[in-house]
Amino acid sequence: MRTVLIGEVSRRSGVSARMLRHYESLGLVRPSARTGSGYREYSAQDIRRIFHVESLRTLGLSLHEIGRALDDPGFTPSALVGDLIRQTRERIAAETELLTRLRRIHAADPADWEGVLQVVALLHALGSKSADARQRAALSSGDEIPVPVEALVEAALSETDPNVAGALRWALARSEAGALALLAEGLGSPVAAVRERAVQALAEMPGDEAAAHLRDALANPDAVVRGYAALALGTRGEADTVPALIDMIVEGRNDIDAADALSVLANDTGTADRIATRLVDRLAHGTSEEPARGRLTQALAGIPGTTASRALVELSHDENRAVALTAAYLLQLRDAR
Amino acid sequence: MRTVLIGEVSRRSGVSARMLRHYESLGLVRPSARTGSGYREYSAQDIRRIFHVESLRTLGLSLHEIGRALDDPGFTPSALVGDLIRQTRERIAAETELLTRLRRIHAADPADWEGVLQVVALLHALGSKSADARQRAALSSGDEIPVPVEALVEAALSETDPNVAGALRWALARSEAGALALLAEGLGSPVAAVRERAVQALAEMPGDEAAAHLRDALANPDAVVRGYAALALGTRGEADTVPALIDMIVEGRNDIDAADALSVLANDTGTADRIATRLVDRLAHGTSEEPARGRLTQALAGIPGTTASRALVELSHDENRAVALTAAYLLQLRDAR
DNA sequence: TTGCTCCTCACGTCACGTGAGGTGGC
DNA sequence: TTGCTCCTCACGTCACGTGAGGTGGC
Repeated sequence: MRTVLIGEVSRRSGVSARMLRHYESLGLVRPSARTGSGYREYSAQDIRRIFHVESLRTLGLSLHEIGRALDDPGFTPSALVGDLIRQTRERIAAETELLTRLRRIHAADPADWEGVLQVVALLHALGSKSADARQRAALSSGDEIPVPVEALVEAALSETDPNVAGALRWALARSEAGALALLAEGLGSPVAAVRERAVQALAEMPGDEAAAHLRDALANPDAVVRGYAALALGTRGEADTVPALIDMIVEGRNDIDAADALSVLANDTGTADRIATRLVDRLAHGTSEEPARGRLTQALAGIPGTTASRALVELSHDENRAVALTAAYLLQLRDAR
Repeated sequence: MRTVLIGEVSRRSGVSARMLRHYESLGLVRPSARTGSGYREYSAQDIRRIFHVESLRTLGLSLHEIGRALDDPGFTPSALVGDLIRQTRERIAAETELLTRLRRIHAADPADWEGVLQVVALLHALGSKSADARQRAALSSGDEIPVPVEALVEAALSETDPNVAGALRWALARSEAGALALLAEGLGSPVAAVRERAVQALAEMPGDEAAAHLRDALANPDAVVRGYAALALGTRGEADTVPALIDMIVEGRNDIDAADALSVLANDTGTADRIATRLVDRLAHGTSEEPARGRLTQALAGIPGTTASRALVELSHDENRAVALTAAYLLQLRDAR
């Protein structure tokens, strides 16, 4: 039977001679013979054994575990393989978290290690369990600390404490570019609360690009999102929000804010008449339930101009007594002014 | 200024006293004083320094790198952070690959380490660059080797060598449960070649469940997938495949095989007449281009029964001369039989 | 004789844990 | 006096790399 010296084994197996000797010292692979001068002679069997060891190493077994696997019949694979799977999952999770942290630091592009430390501290605080710590982190961000925008957005989208959420939105509003696109992504989240936080944050962002995202949000499938977008844009004087605002009044979602936004828009005379017409239209068709009619009537009273006035006169004779009384009352207030 | 001994520092920072001494020996954190009896006294400054060290450790820096980061002004973060990101990505990729291997071994559930080694060798060979090695792996799978079905399916869906692909389909056909669902998933792949391999493999799988997947595939958006499914089911005698098979003849995709499948289906007299009627219908409406009409005529000749015969007689007077000649010729062959 | 391969012994790496053996302050 | 904390020195872990110093076969 042909036999090979350690150098050739090493070359063909890719295992260093040092490691082959180490395997021998651990009792893992013992060459079956030596030459007269003490050279290790590996048989075909021995070499197979080496490949088995290398195979098991690719699975992440330690040399000690490999020894037991190859020699201890009571040492069954099932449990160990399950364990290796669990450990590997844990390592992947940890490494993935690390990667996220590193990417955020990279994006914040700190000038020196002092800056890196500030970012690390900020990220740590943003992920803290203490609302206080999160709050402080949100408020401190931006004072010459390079801010990782992604982390701020993620925090804002998952923050449940209203005070901290407000601070985070404030921090985002004064953050540098990048936040808007990330917040807009949040509008498509499968979680309703995340969508709501996203639109609220967008509503507080200054600038035309934020407004553009809000305009897109007017077509969002989520009525809550549409509502906040309409409020924000309406308050900024965008008249296309009128239908959405009226929907909110009908459905009783944030209806007070919606009526306010409408009356802001109604500062423009032409718009005022168009709003009044739409409100009247909505009262005439398709809105038969009492509370909704009452809310529409109240909104109408906040719109200046003759169109609204005439409509209120008519409504004061409405067949629904509550609506008629509201209209009459509001009309009287209006005339008094 | 208050100062603390090593035990308290350890308790409050979570760093062992051993490590604090180690930090000192590396010159990382040197307590700024000692008591008369040699006890280390850490100042508030020193403790801040310890927290900085721990912060940088969470980013995966070695103690040596931390030393440079904190003390060497020329050692800038940007390059190192980029490097850490790259290394972390590589580790995640490697760990993810390991996880896949481990999960496949777990799924194959080998009884002993001998079995584990066989599975590892099989997985290694399936991923080999040598078509020969892949071929041998495909052929050897199943002879008392616990087969990781997922790996076989993945290999079958990505195999470009036709011989190896055939061997893999053969191996899948004799593998245990699980392959069908995975192959069916392959039908939805964004890669056309993968979809084609998936349907070809399904076509060779025995049993009712495979047939059910093929029936679903008749509605696949990909015409190639529909075609292979129709061929496989048609050859098994399923008459609902007739429309799809006729489409293939019209479009010239695998039209010879499709015509063969139709003539197999036509062994049933009732089906034969229905097929002939449909072919005639297709010739009468909507199929005006010559090569398609020729192929339909040829297919018609393979269908027994008077309906087909009569249609051929009519076609032998077709206004298109090539079609008329083909029909006349085929009719003559048919009568000779 | 000159390379080359092989041998054993042993130190270094990296971030630690765990003693052993001894001292100082309450 | 008894615990407790602190000190230094040093070995062990794990999978290796890299010598040093020496020998044997072509």
